[in-house]
Amino acid sequence: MQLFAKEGYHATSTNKVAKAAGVSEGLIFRHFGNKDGLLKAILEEGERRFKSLMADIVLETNPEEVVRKTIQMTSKIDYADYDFWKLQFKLKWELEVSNDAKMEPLKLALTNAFKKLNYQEPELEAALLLVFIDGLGSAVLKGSAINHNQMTAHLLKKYNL
Amino acid sequence: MQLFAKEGYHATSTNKVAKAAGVSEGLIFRHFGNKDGLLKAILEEGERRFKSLMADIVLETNPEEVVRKTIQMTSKIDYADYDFWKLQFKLKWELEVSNDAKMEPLKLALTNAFKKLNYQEPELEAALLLVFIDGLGSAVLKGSAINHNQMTAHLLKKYNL
DNA sequence: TACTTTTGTGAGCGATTACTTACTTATTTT
DNA sequence: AAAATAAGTAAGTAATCGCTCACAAAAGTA
Repeated sequence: MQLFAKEGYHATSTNKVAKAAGVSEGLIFRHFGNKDGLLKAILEEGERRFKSLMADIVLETNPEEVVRKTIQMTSKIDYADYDFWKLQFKLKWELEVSNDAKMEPLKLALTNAFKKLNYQEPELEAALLLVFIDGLGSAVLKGSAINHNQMTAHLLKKYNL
Repeated sequence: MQLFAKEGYHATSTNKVAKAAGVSEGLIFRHFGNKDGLLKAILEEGERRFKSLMADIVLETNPEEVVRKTIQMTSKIDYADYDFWKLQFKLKWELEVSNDAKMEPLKLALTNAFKKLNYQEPELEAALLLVFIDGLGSAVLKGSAINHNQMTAHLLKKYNL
């Protein structure tokens, strides 16, 4: 995972992976079938973690909390897990994996929340916020020189939270 | 460029590039030195195009126009050029090329514009908008199912434009 | 025309790629 | 304890990788 996140999928050879893991190269293929199987196993782990991040928001009934938790979503991710999330973003570009389907529950929860808060265009508002959160996550993981906390605080103010 | 954009840098062999271009593989190395040189040539073209996109905004004196043009930046890009911009985004992840320096002039122009418009935290406001624009560009190029025009219109309203 | 420089080619280089195979070593199961 | 299954390895495989080089064609210059 670290290697895929750092170098990218195609630039990381199974040889490197085996050496880093301290096992023989053959074992990778016994366990995962092929290189793609190894990748899929990692991506599935990502999907699980992302779902668990979403669950906390989707299960929330207070609309203001839904928006607040969404905005603070990127703050929740542990610095130790940066490699992991970086990989997810990176691979979304490298392998053209669509994101929309995975985001759907969150988008629905947000749309509903904005509806309850009497926004004129709740669905559009939800989509807009999600685009921003994606950009924010991207910036943070790429090591951009933005002030993360300051920015989420500022965004919360914009939504009167 | 099309191959790099579609498959990624490492997944695209010089052999494929040569065949697609209808020349011998050796010619690539005569022209560009090595595979990296070919990539750099493409990236420089990207920088030139990006600068020309930015120039139109930075030279603007009316602060409202600066914000408006920034928001409409992604609408300006031609569908025929999608592969090109996709490559720029993709490579930013694959090769960990920082973005901050290139965005600096735009960030300064935006900060100044928000200052003139009496925003309390103009620099933060500028950074926030840029993060959003990055997310929007990313969504559009990845083929996300968002309504681009609707979203920029909605954002313009948020900034009273 | 004769010479020089640029542009282009194709065969082939060693290194690396994902992956396989024949085999050994642990761990369970009976 | 014996048999069966799982976990792990070293040494390969053919194919492909980025890249070089000797050479030919084309274009420019005198």
